[in-house]
Amino acid sequence: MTNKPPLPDFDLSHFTPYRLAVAADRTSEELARQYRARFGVSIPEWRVLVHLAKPVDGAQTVSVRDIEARVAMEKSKVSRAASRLEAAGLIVKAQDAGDRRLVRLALTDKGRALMADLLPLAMAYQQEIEARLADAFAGLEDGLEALLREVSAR
Amino acid sequence: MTNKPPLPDFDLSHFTPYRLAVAADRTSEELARQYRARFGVSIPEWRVLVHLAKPVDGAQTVSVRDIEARVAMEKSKVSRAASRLEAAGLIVKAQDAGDRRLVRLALTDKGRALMADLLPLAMAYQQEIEARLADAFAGLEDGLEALLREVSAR
DNA sequence: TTGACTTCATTGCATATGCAACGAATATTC
DNA sequence: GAATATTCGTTGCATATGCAATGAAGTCAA
Repeated sequence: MTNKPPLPDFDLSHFTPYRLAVAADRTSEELARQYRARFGVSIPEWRVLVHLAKPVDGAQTVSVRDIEARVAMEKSKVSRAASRLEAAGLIVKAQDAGDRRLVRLALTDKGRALMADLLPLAMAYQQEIEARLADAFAGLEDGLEALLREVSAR
Repeated sequence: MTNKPPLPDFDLSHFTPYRLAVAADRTSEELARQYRARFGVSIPEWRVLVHLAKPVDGAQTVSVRDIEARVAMEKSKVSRAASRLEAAGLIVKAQDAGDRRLVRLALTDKGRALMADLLPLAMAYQQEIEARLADAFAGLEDGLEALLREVSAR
């Protein structure tokens, strides 16, 4: 048996991008389990809804472009999520009066009602994470803060 | 204009599952840019390769099942990644002699050569992250450690 | 104003994905 | 040891995704 030259000793389980991916998957999944069955909302849809529930400044509505930028999703993903949400009667799309290229998205009453149920659920999950991590949470926050600042810079 | 009851004030940008997802996306992407074009390897394929490059214990080969468990990917994803890698001549699949349901995966010489290039690249990226985060890195590690322990428990 | 660029959102297309179903092999139970 | 249940890996299928191309609208410069 030929003895191959050894490969560098690399430990995937301590590789930061990998750990982040697993942590993200597991937490998103843990939360999604709570609302998917009950409300029939996917993760991309949830992100759009959350963004609409919290208009920045005084803005009543938001464009696809805004969401793409702030929510870290491709615009086609946003567009499709928005279409599904519209079909479900949770949001409405309207042409912006000033710039007719823009599509302004806004929650319907039904959408608002849904979010009134959904948001507390998410907030409770956040509390749960903080409680479960205890002291380690602050460090995680700082680390994520620094990392996000770094990788979004370019 | 009717004044709707206000929704809870929820800040997506400080929601841990969301931050983790963004951080994971960005870092994976930043790294993938370095090897995808050069080596034609996707992220699922890369994960399988890494796992094969580091046999646990003395094991020379690994089954799809092993990878599914340790690498946090669906078995169909692993299976398909493995098929592509086999087609590319980077790994070989063989029936396990003892339990003929198992498929043992192993790097070919070509696969080993690829990993000899790829692993240093990943290790350098890890160094880079640690350097860029400086003091915040330790906290991130502790936080991820605690979080992964928590969410994989059940 | 006209014509060249840019921006916005959607869509076509090829590929990737998750899930359930399947066939083959093994384990378990009686 | 026969029947049943479970495990392993692959695949069919419906859906989701990324990317490029498109069309519509707006901007800019001369």
